[in-house]
Amino acid sequence: MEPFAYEKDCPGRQLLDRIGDAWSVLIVCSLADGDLRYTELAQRIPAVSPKMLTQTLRGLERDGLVTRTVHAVVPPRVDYALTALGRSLLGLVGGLLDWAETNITDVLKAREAYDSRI
Amino acid sequence: MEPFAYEKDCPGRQLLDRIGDAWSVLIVCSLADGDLRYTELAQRIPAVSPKMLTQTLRGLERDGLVTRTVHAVVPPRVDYALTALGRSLLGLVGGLLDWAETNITDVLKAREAYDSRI
DNA sequence: CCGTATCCGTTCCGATACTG
DNA sequence: CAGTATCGGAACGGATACGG
Repeated sequence: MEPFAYEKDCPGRQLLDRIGDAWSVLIVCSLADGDLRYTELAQRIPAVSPKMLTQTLRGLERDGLVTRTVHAVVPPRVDYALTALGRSLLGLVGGLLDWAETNITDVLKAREAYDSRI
Repeated sequence: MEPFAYEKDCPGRQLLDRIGDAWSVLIVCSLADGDLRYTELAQRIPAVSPKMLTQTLRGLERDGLVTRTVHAVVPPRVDYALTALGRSLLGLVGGLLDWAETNITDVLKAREAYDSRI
Protein backbone atom coordinates (compact mmCIF):
# COMPACT_ATOMS: atom_id res chain seq x y z
CA MET A 1 0.00 0.00 0.00
CA GLU A 2 3.02 2.17 0.31
CA PRO A 3 4.35 3.94 -2.74
CA PHE A 4 1.23 3.57 -4.83
CA ALA A 5 0.47 5.72 -7.78
CA TYR A 6 -2.05 8.11 -6.40
CA GLU A 7 -1.83 11.11 -8.63
CA LYS A 8 -4.69 13.32 -9.44
CA ASP A 9 -6.88 11.47 -11.97
CA CYS A 10 -5.32 8.08 -11.34
CA PRO A 11 -7.72 5.12 -11.55
CA GLY A 12 -8.08 4.90 -7.80
CA ARG A 13 -8.92 8.56 -7.40
CA GLN A 14 -11.51 8.43 -10.14
CA LEU A 15 -13.26 5.48 -8.59
CA LEU A 16 -13.13 7.05 -5.17
CA ASP A 17 -14.65 10.22 -6.54
CA ARG A 18 -17.53 8.26 -7.95
CA ILE A 19 -17.99 6.12 -4.86
CA GLY A 20 -17.78 9.15 -2.64
CA ASP A 21 -20.63 10.75 -4.51
CA ALA A 22 -23.84 10.14 -2.62
CA TRP A 23 -26.12 10.16 -5.65
CA SER A 24 -24.03 7.71 -7.64
CA VAL A 25 -24.13 5.13 -4.89
CA LEU A 26 -27.83 5.63 -4.35
CA ILE A 27 -28.58 5.19 -8.03
CA VAL A 28 -26.44 2.11 -8.44
CA CYS A 29 -28.01 0.50 -5.39
CA SER A 30 -31.50 1.42 -6.53
CA LEU A 31 -30.87 -0.30 -9.84
CA ALA A 32 -29.59 -3.45 -8.15
CA ASP A 33 -32.94 -5.22 -8.35
CA GLY A 34 -33.92 -4.22 -11.84
CA ASP A 35 -34.34 -1.45 -14.37
CA LEU A 36 -36.05 1.75 -13.39
CA ARG A 37 -37.46 4.74 -15.18
CA TYR A 38 -36.36 8.29 -14.54
CA THR A 39 -39.35 9.07 -12.38
CA GLU A 40 -39.08 5.82 -10.48
CA LEU A 41 -35.52 6.68 -9.58
CA ALA A 42 -36.62 10.12 -8.48
CA GLN A 43 -39.23 8.58 -6.23
CA ARG A 44 -36.90 6.10 -4.60
CA ILE A 45 -34.13 8.49 -3.91
CA PRO A 46 -35.19 10.97 -1.29
CA ALA A 47 -34.96 14.58 -2.28
CA VAL A 48 -32.83 14.26 -5.37
CA SER A 49 -33.32 17.24 -7.64
CA PRO A 50 -33.84 16.67 -11.37
CA LYS A 51 -30.57 18.44 -11.97
CA MET A 52 -28.52 16.09 -9.84
CA LEU A 53 -30.39 13.00 -10.98
CA THR A 54 -29.75 13.74 -14.63
CA GLN A 55 -26.20 14.86 -14.06
CA THR A 56 -25.32 11.76 -12.08
CA LEU A 57 -27.02 9.41 -14.52
CA ARG A 58 -25.05 10.98 -17.39
CA GLY A 59 -21.83 10.42 -15.49
CA LEU A 60 -22.66 6.80 -14.74
CA GLU A 61 -23.64 6.24 -18.34
CA ARG A 62 -20.46 7.83 -19.59
CA ASP A 63 -18.39 5.56 -17.38
CA GLY A 64 -20.17 2.49 -18.70
CA LEU A 65 -21.82 1.65 -15.41
CA VAL A 66 -25.40 2.32 -16.48
CA THR A 67 -27.30 2.08 -19.75
CA ARG A 68 -29.99 4.48 -20.87
CA THR A 69 -32.70 3.11 -23.16
CA VAL A 70 -35.17 5.43 -24.84
CA HIS A 71 -38.44 3.90 -26.03
CA ALA A 72 -40.07 5.72 -28.90
CA VAL A 73 -43.51 6.01 -27.41
CA VAL A 74 -45.75 8.72 -26.11
CA PRO A 75 -45.47 9.61 -23.38
CA PRO A 76 -41.72 9.06 -23.46
CA ARG A 77 -40.26 6.16 -21.56
CA VAL A 78 -36.61 5.91 -20.58
CA ASP A 79 -35.21 2.92 -18.73
CA TYR A 80 -32.00 2.88 -16.77
CA ALA A 81 -30.16 -0.34 -16.01
CA LEU A 82 -26.85 -1.48 -14.61
CA THR A 83 -24.24 -2.86 -16.98
CA ALA A 84 -22.11 -5.84 -16.00
CA LEU A 85 -19.48 -3.35 -14.90
CA GLY A 86 -22.03 -1.52 -12.81
CA ARG A 87 -23.15 -4.74 -11.18
CA SER A 88 -19.59 -5.60 -10.29
CA LEU A 89 -19.53 -2.42 -8.26
CA LEU A 90 -22.35 -3.67 -6.07
CA GLY A 91 -20.06 -6.08 -4.29
CA LEU A 92 -17.64 -3.32 -3.39
CA VAL A 93 -20.37 -1.02 -2.17
CA GLY A 94 -21.89 -3.86 -0.19
CA GLY A 95 -18.56 -4.42 1.50
CA LEU A 96 -18.34 -0.77 2.41
CA LEU A 97 -21.81 -0.69 3.86
CA ASP A 98 -21.11 -3.85 5.85
CA TRP A 99 -17.96 -2.34 7.28
CA ALA A 100 -19.86 0.81 8.13
CA GLU A 101 -22.61 -1.02 9.96
CA THR A 102 -20.15 -3.22 11.80
CA ASN A 103 -17.96 -0.39 12.98
CA ILE A 104 -20.28 2.58 13.32
CA THR A 105 -20.69 2.08 17.05
CA ASP A 106 -16.94 2.18 17.58
CA VAL A 107 -16.70 5.30 15.48
CA LEU A 108 -19.48 7.01 17.38
CA LYS A 109 -17.89 6.05 20.66
CA ALA A 110 -14.57 7.45 19.50
CA ARG A 111 -16.23 10.69 18.50
CA GLU A 112 -17.96 11.03 21.82
CA ALA A 113 -14.69 10.48 23.65
CA TYR A 114 -12.90 12.97 21.41
CA ASP A 115 -15.54 15.64 21.75
CA SER A 116 -15.87 15.28 25.50
CA ARG A 117 -12.21 15.95 26.16
CA ILE A 118 -12.17 19.39 24.63
CA MET B 1 -29.39 -3.90 -1.54
CA GLU B 2 -32.87 -2.62 -2.13
CA PRO B 3 -34.60 -0.84 0.68
CA PHE B 4 -31.49 -0.01 2.63
CA ALA B 5 -31.34 2.71 5.21
CA TYR B 6 -29.52 5.42 3.36
CA GLU B 7 -30.57 8.61 5.04
CA LYS B 8 -28.34 11.56 5.44
CA ASP B 9 -25.85 10.79 8.20
CA CYS B 10 -26.51 7.05 8.20
CA PRO B 11 -23.43 4.86 8.85
CA GLY B 12 -22.97 4.11 5.17
CA ARG B 13 -23.04 7.74 4.14
CA GLN B 14 -20.57 8.74 6.81
CA LEU B 15 -18.09 6.09 5.76
CA LEU B 16 -18.52 6.96 2.11
CA ASP B 17 -17.88 10.60 2.90
CA ARG B 18 -14.63 9.69 4.58
CA ILE B 19 -13.58 7.24 1.89
CA GLY B 20 -14.48 9.68 -0.83
CA ASP B 21 -12.14 12.25 0.68
CA ALA B 22 -8.83 12.13 -1.13
CA TRP B 23 -6.71 13.25 1.81
CA SER B 24 -8.18 10.71 4.21
CA VAL B 25 -7.38 7.83 1.94
CA LEU B 26 -3.90 9.13 1.26
CA ILE B 27 -3.15 9.51 4.93
CA VAL B 28 -4.48 6.10 5.90
CA CYS B 29 -2.48 4.44 3.13
CA SER B 30 0.63 6.38 4.05
CA LEU B 31 0.37 5.14 7.62
CA ALA B 32 -0.06 1.53 6.50
CA ASP B 33 3.61 0.71 6.95
CA GLY B 34 4.24 2.50 10.21
CA ASP B 35 3.89 5.67 12.22
CA LEU B 36 4.77 8.99 10.70
CA ARG B 37 5.35 12.50 11.96
CA TYR B 38 3.43 15.50 10.73
CA THR B 39 6.21 16.64 8.46
CA GLU B 40 6.81 13.15 7.12
CA LEU B 41 3.17 12.93 6.12
CA ALA B 42 3.39 16.31 4.45
CA GLN B 43 6.39 15.13 2.45
CA ARG B 44 4.78 11.90 1.31
CA ILE B 45 1.52 13.37 0.25
CA PRO B 46 2.04 15.56 -2.76
CA ALA B 47 0.88 19.11 -2.42
CA VAL B 48 -1.19 18.80 0.70
CA SER B 49 -1.52 22.13 2.44
CA PRO B 50 -0.99 22.35 6.20
CA LYS B 51 -4.62 23.31 6.54
CA MET B 52 -5.95 20.19 4.87
CA LEU B 53 -3.42 17.91 6.50
CA THR B 54 -4.32 19.06 9.98
CA GLN B 55 -8.02 19.15 9.29
CA THR B 56 -8.04 15.64 7.88
CA LEU B 57 -5.89 14.24 10.67
CA ARG B 58 -8.25 15.71 13.23
CA GLY B 59 -11.19 14.07 11.51
CA LEU B 60 -9.47 10.71 11.38
CA GLU B 61 -8.46 11.03 15.01
CA ARG B 62 -11.97 11.96 16.03
CA ASP B 63 -13.35 8.90 14.26
CA GLY B 64 -10.93 6.65 16.06
CA LEU B 65 -9.01 5.70 12.93
CA VAL B 66 -5.76 7.40 13.81
CA THR B 67 -3.93 8.20 17.05
CA ARG B 68 -1.94 11.33 17.70
CA THR B 69 0.93 11.09 20.14
CA VAL B 70 2.71 14.20 21.36
CA HIS B 71 6.21 13.75 22.75
CA ALA B 72 7.26 16.37 25.27
CA VAL B 73 10.56 17.24 23.69
CA VAL B 74 12.09 20.19 21.95
CA PRO B 75 11.70 20.53 19.13
CA PRO B 76 8.20 19.08 19.35
CA ARG B 77 7.56 15.62 17.96
CA VAL B 78 4.10 14.33 17.06
CA ASP B 79 3.54 10.81 15.78
CA TYR B 80 0.50 9.63 13.91
CA ALA B 81 -0.47 5.97 13.74
CA LEU B 82 -3.35 3.83 12.58
CA THR B 83 -5.61 2.26 15.18
CA ALA B 84 -6.90 -1.28 14.76
CA LEU B 85 -10.04 0.26 13.31
CA GLY B 86 -7.96 2.29 10.90
CA ARG B 87 -6.03 -0.78 9.80
CA SER B 88 -9.26 -2.63 9.15
CA LEU B 89 -10.05 0.06 6.60
CA LEU B 90 -6.96 -0.80 4.61
CA GLY B 91 -8.57 -3.96 3.31
CA LEU B 92 -11.55 -2.07 1.99
CA VAL B 93 -9.43 0.59 0.36
CA GLY B 94 -7.23 -2.08 -1.16
CA GLY B 95 -10.29 -3.72 -2.67
CA LEU B 96 -11.38 -0.45 -4.17
CA LEU B 97 -7.98 0.25 -5.69
CA ASP B 98 -7.88 -3.28 -7.12
CA TRP B 99 -11.27 -2.85 -8.70
CA ALA B 100 -10.19 0.49 -10.10
CA GLU B 101 -7.03 -0.88 -11.66
CA THR B 102 -8.84 -3.89 -13.06
CA ASN B 103 -11.64 -1.93 -14.65
CA ILE B 104 -10.13 1.40 -15.54
CA THR B 105 -9.53 0.42 -19.15
CA ASP B 106 -13.19 -0.51 -19.58
CA VAL B 107 -14.24 2.75 -18.03
CA LEU B 108 -11.93 4.75 -20.26
CA LYS B 109 -13.18 2.88 -23.31
CA ALA B 110 -16.77 3.60 -22.30
CA ARG B 111 -15.96 7.27 -21.91
CA GLU B 112 -14.31 7.46 -25.28
CA ALA B 113 -17.31 5.81 -26.90
CA TYR B 114 -19.72 8.11 -25.08
CA ASP B 115 -17.82 11.26 -25.93
CA SER B 116 -17.34 10.37 -29.57
CA ARG B 117 -21.04 9.96 -30.24
CA ILE B 118 -21.95 13.50 -29.29
C1' DC C 1 8.57 21.44 14.44
C1' DC C 2 3.81 21.56 14.44
C1' DG C 3 0.57 23.56 13.68
C1' DT C 4 -3.47 27.86 13.57
C1' DA C 5 -5.87 31.84 11.31
C1' DT C 6 -7.50 34.32 7.51
C1' DC C 7 -8.61 35.54 2.96
C1' DC C 8 -10.62 34.48 -1.15
C1' DG C 9 -11.47 32.18 -5.65
C1' DT C 10 -13.91 28.10 -7.29
C1' DT C 11 -16.94 24.65 -7.35
C1' DC C 12 -21.04 22.40 -5.85
C1' DC C 13 -25.72 21.93 -5.59
C1' DG C 14 -30.69 22.99 -4.25
C1' DA C 15 -34.61 25.58 -5.91
C1' DT C 16 -37.18 26.96 -9.51
C1' DA C 17 -39.07 27.63 -13.96
C1' DC C 18 -39.51 26.03 -18.38
C1' DT C 19 -39.59 22.70 -22.93
C1' DG C 20 -40.15 18.66 -26.51
C1' DC D 1 -42.75 11.86 -18.90
C1' DA D 2 -38.18 13.17 -19.02
C1' DG D 3 -35.62 16.15 -18.88
C1' DT D 4 -32.86 21.38 -19.61
C1' DA D 5 -31.53 26.22 -18.08
C1' DT D 6 -30.40 29.49 -14.88
C1' DC D 7 -29.47 31.66 -10.51
C1' DG D 8 -27.55 32.31 -6.07
C1' DG D 9 -26.16 30.66 -1.42
C1' DA D 10 -23.01 27.63 0.82
C1' DA D 11 -19.09 25.05 1.36
C1' DC D 12 -14.67 23.43 -0.04
C1' DG D 13 -10.00 24.10 -0.27
C1' DG D 14 -5.44 26.58 -1.85
C1' DA D 15 -2.22 30.21 -0.59
C1' DT D 16 -0.28 32.69 2.76
C1' DA D 17 1.19 34.57 7.06
C1' DC D 18 1.79 33.97 11.66
C1' DG D 19 2.11 31.65 16.71
C1' DG D 20 3.66 28.22 20.73
